[in-house]
Amino acid sequence: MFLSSSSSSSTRQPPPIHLPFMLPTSTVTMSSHGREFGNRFVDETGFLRLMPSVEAPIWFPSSSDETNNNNNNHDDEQVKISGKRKGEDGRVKGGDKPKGKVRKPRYAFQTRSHVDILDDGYRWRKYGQKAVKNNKFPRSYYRCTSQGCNVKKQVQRLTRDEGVVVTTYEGVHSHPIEKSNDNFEHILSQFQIYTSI
DNA sequence: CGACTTTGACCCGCGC
DNA sequence: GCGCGGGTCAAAGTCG
Repeated sequence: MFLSSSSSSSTRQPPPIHLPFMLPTSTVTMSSHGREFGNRFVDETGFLRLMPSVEAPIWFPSSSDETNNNNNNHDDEQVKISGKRKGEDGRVKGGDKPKGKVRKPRYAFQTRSHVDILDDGYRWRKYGQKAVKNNKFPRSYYRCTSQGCNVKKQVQRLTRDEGVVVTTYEGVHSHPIEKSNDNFEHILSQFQIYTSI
């Protein structure tokens, strides 16, 4: 395994990047829904920008998905349970593609960094890692450890540019940030203004 | 001992 | 219908 793969923001392994401090020296790009947001780019000076598309294969809800979402609450617990298969002992396992196509929007951050994990102030637990086609680096899957919070994120390094890490967030935290690092939350909250959820 | 990571198995959706 | 790729589960292992 090439990546001594990543970590949650809490323990072990190489120290995570504290995003606000990383920004000045790193190029961070954000995207959502593949839309443009006017001149909301804060780029050339090296900080943050929203971008109309992403380099990594990232899923965003289609317009039809969004339509479907209108009649559903976004508590996907129920969605996950239904349509779930069970193993021999009755345990639920594997996969998480609800039949109703109810999915949360994702927000992708592209970061130039040697470290995979951006410390956004929340605590994450890794629940999976997969090899990705056409990418020599695996993709890691994380879930927010806060009770009742279903936010997930994926972290993947690009093959084409090993210095670039793509972090994809799915969902919105239902709790306050857990570390004294509110810059990133501020960024996110601003970001939501420009995206439909 | 609790929190977390690793990893193979499993399932689903989709394209062919 | 089949195979592939993506996403998740959970047992086992690791660490502080």
